[in-house]
Amino acid sequence: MLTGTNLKYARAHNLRIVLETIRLFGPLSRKEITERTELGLQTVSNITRKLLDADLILEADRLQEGRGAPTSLLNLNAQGAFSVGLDFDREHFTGVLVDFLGNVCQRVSHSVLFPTPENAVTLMADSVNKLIRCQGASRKRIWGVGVGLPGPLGISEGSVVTNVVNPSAFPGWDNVPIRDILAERLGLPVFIENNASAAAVGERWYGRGKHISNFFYLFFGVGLGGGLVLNGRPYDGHNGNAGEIGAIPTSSGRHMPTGLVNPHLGVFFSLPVLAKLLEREDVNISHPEELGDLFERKHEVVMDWLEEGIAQLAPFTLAIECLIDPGAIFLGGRYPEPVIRFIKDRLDEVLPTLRFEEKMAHPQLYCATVGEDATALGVATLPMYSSFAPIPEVLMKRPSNGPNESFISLNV
Amino acid sequence: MLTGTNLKYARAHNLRIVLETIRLFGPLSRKEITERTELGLQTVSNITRKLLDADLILEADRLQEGRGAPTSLLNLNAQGAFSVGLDFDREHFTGVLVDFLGNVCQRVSHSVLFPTPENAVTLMADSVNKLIRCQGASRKRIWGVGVGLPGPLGISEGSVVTNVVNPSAFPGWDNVPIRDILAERLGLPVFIENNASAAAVGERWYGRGKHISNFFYLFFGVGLGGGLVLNGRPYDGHNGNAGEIGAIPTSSGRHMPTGLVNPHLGVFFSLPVLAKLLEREDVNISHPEELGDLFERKHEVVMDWLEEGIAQLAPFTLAIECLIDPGAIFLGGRYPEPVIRFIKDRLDEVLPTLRFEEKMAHPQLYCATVGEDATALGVATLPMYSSFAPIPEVLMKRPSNGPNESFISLNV
DNA sequence: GCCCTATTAATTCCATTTGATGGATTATTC
DNA sequence: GAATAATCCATCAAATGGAATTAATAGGGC
Repeated sequence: MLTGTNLKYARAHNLRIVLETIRLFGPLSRKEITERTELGLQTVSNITRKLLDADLILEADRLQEGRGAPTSLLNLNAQGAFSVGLDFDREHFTGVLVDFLGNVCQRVSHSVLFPTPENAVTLMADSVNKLIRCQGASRKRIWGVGVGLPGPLGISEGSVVTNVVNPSAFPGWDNVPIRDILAERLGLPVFIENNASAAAVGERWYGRGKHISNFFYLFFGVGLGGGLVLNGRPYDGHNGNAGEIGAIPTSSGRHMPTGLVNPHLGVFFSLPVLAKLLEREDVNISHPEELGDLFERKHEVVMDWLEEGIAQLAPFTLAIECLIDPGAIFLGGRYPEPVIRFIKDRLDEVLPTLRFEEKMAHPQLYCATVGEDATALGVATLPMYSSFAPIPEVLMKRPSNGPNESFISLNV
Repeated sequence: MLTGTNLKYARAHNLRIVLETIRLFGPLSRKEITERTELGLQTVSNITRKLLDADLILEADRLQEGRGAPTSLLNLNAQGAFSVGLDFDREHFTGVLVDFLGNVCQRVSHSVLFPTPENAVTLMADSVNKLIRCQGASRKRIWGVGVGLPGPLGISEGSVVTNVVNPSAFPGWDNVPIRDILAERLGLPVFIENNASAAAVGERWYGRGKHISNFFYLFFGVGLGGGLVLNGRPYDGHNGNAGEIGAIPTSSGRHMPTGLVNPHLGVFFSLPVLAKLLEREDVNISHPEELGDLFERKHEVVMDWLEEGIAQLAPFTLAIECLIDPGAIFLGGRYPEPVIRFIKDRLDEVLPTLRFEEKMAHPQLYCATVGEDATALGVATLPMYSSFAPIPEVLMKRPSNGPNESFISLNV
């Protein structure tokens, strides 16, 4: 965006830098913050005072060690900021209220099938209000609402992301500007993201990704998705579709829907396809949880299906290694934890046999936080990220999203 | 790096922003710069005065149109900054002196075989001095020297990139800190990069990539390499190996060296492998140029070799599309231009048949600048980039590379 | 063992500096 | 005289250097 900067923006950036330093490495004394940020002692003192006044950080008990005045340690105030995450998928809906440290404070969950956009908005708005009420915290402490939707999203004019969910699966949802509708209804900033990217952001903000600045997130949901964090921040790509590993074309395989012309990787991790396979054996699954039961019993169809998926996935995992050279690859999503772990362990066995140079440095595979709440927690981080992450955009004039302004103009 | 900023750094950033705005969209009036950068008119006036004093920009004749005072347009001064690029490959050596606009002003070229590090340093230092002398421009206007080396590079302590060229092809070159040696010898900042990444930077700075902020660069050299530009700047990956598309494992093919265990994409674009194939037909090639002659004559072995390479490459080009979602894919390197064009055209035919969703947005393929000088020009941009690109690091304290300082502390 | 003082460390107060910015001014042409 | 481009001058915001303040302990004298 080639825009300049000035003192105001520099201040906003320094504020975020100090906050993030405390978040990642806290508790810290003002002195230690000085060393990490290269800011002057007075500057840190001024900034921390503002953060204390805003209740975003707390001064802990003083710590005496050796001579000199005792250090007073600063740490994040868990109650200083809250965010709401709504995970809205094909057959279920989960909402969570998370605090500044990423703890889930409140939670709602429903099974829903194909609601109309109007019903969905009502459901979301009601859930948000309920979650906020439970907390009892003032609405001022809620920094926004994140919404996770399956599949790719579209960008309409004004660079506002609106919802363009996969039309075949969600009739009536074509081109609904759900972000704006919900934002107006709630009077809060709303962020929309596909759930793979959101999970990656969540891992970056709260998880092991805190200290890894380049990673790929393999998301196992109803289909196969992916999210990227590069240079410490989410990377969306030119059309907002970066990480869409499921769309990569593959050789055809045994477990494919009949009549499919161009096989692609996503097919081998599609739960609907698995459901079709299981129907032949008179087994019904309609929810990712049920996959766990079958896996525990080592159901033949499921194990065979998994093995083929892993065989198809492995070469493209190596493509990720070579092309993106990430510091880690996370595996997560809505599959039950043991299934994710199985896929990871198998990949750990298979990949070394395929690598061209054994000795070459390669990324570690990790199981990410999984389960129903993982996605909701992921999207809940979007408002936090927008308000508090020390991204370069903060330093440039006219920051991309309006919501950023909130923290820039924090006059406390 | 989580470091803060202050007025000095903000100034350095604004200086670069103004310069880059002129470079990309010039000639511009101060007023127009104001609008693009969101800086105040006085600020722009001050900054442009500094740039004029430093001879980095020029004030063109005034332009009168309609009422009001006539606009005086500002543009880059081609003679304001020079940079040297040295492309140092297995069988040849090219050196160029480029001006601020990317024009090649001087050029030297040698055929050399396996020089020792000492001889190489002497050759490079002599060439640099010769190139500079030819120009007659003062040494002060030379902002640095870029060196391109084949294959992956290593990072030693102190985060200084030192040379660790593929040891089998370059005996005696293991762990030579060539950057430091050359920098001391010349008294100029030296930048080392593998030639695929350098070509990508060159395309970003001078080429069509000027206005594309995410792209992949497919580099056809002695082997197959790649470079990435993401969010407007080079992306190196966690181990500095991002873009190494040649290392991706593939199915085995017809044209492979005997006894190879793990086939990988690079094998199908290896000129030594092609040379072996041609030996059977009593044809010798030792230089990429000669590939062009055979291609012109549609030599059967070459065409067959190319077709297999393209078939192997195509699925991974789609992997790039899906995983990275770039705005463009450039094809370039040391292959003769008609060969590159042929590969591009064939890919343009093949890719649509493989894509899972036809309608989905996909990146355009482009032929990049090619030929011997392309790489040299690519590495020559590294000093320019380091000194003038408005990268976020400029705003953070303690910028990663020392050389950046030069422009930050420009007291003009 | 107790008290007083020197020492060390953490933080804050005050004056200075730097660079962006708003308003008035100058210059140039229609 | 009106309109536009660019500059001069005064102001302002935020980082910063140096002195001052506060708080604790170590150590020596008694």
